[in-house]
Amino acid sequence: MEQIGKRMTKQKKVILDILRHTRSHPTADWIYAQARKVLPDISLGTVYRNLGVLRDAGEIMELNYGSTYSRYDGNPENHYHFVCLHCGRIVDLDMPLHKDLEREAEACGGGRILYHRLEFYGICPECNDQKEH
Amino acid sequence: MEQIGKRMTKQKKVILDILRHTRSHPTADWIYAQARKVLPDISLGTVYRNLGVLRDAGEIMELNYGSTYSRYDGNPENHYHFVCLHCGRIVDLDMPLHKDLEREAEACGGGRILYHRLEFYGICPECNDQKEH
DNA sequence: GTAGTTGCAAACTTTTTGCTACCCA
DNA sequence: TGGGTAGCAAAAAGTTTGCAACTAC
Repeated sequence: MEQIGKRMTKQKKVILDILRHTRSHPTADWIYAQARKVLPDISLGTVYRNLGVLRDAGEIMELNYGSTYSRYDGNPENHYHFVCLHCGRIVDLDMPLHKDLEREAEACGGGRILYHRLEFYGICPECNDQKEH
Repeated sequence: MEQIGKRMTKQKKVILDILRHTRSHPTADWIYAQARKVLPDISLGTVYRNLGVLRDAGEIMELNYGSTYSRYDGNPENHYHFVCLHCGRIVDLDMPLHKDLEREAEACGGGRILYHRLEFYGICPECNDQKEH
């Protein structure tokens, strides 16, 4: 069995499973609600603790895009996001990484760069359509 | 006098002045501490309210880079940042904007893109030196 | 068996808000 | 003068933590 952290508990397994099977970028609260459908007694504290463990293990990513709360991404590979300013939706972009930006930034006063994050903000097609009707 | 929001109060003026005269990217609490040196009776709620007004007016930027709290940037022009993973410092990069990334992202599934944000994470020169000694 | 993890609830941190008094235009 | 804003303090919102009980290995 896949080993993440010191013990693979059913709680940790369920949380990871939820994150790996959604394309949305859910909040801790949403993950908690989903997890309770499988484990009705799971607590929000456990969800937060396991999200921290999974993040530290590099299995998931924590995103803070201008909100007071975090969102989590089950895809730990670096990739870019589109954030809709109208509905708040976060969408993965199928766009190649630009590692060359890191070399450029190092030359422009950054230190030793390990990774970068890139997000695009705008209006998603769905919200754009709504406005027109 | 410069008009931002409906009324230019001395509190708003002091907060904007603090942000325009620092190269750091301070937290609301730090701004509050600085403002109290000029206006001892200013309250933290007023600091937050004015930061919101200034942000909505496009005079400053609010940054949430992986922390539980926001930082504020007195430069409202889009620019890129370097975040030190060791000391938490945020540094402005003197690096040209890549507007072409927005066109690329629109072609890769983003909606109508209005702006983008790019941050680089790594170890700043100061922290790198410390580790070597 | 035992150290790591859970559930629970209380605590904590950051930000927001309701209200009355105040003050800028 | 009148409505936007301030100060104050309480509340909200999201996250973390202490502890006894439980459980994965």
